[in-house]
Amino acid sequence: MTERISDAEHAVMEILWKRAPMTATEVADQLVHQKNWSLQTVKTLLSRLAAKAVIGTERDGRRFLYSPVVERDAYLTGVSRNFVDRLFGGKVTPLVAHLAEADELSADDIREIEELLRELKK
Amino acid sequence: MTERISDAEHAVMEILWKRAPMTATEVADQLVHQKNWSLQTVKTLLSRLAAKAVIGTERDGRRFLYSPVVERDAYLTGVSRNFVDRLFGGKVTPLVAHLAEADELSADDIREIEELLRELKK
DNA sequence: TCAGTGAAACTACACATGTAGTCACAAACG
DNA sequence: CGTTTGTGACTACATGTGTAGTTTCACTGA
Repeated sequence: MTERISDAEHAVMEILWKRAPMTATEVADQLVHQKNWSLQTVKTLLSRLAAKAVIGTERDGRRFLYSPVVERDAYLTGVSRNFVDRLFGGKVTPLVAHLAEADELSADDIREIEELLRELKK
Repeated sequence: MTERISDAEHAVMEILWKRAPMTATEVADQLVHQKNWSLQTVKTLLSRLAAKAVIGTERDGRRFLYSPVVERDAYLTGVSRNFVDRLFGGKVTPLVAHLAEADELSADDIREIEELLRELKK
């Protein structure tokens, strides 16, 4: 079971998943704008993620370089599974059915998914 | 934006979505077994849900009857949308693709979803 | 060498959440 | 009528989370 990642922490992860390793300041630069957070906030989040061993640190002189330990794909899988389990009894079909009923699926989406499924069967 | 419902609160909602209205004791009866919670815990959760106006209360003598105000479908839609937005850029296809790659989709699932999509296009 | 500066570490604090215990009060029962 | 009992209301408390401020310390440039 992957460690729980909170919403704010997730935003930090997304930055690191795009490019790593990065220094705290580099990560913060992006979030200060996107989220209007202070540098300190970002540093706290980085510390918490490091404490959870979701990201790793590597000393670079007097600074740290941070990189994800958990890969985005693995994380997505865990979270998705959890989501589908909790809300749709572990079955993906009801999820898709629900999204469709709620008009969250456009005709294009449907075509795309059909195409994808066709590929999968090969 | 629907009020945020926590994990424990969600368990209570599932009970009420199955049958409503119910008294606190009735709801608790189920959760005491399923989750090993105490009666008080369930009552606290009911209060918090009522405070958030996610469930409604109706006086019945000296007790309350609780019923969902937010319907399960609406809730699922909100949560799903949020989920897909945050993790898959708002597109369902990548979600399905991801589940497929992570081997979370069986051949049966794929057939079911294809069937569903065929229906949708009518 | 000494002051400034930038980085991490430590501290803070309110609100959410999981998980209850205790209190007060009205109804029911003897 | 007085006592038990079931209920909601209020209180509690540790941990997580969002959002920082403060301290300390090592390097760097004058």
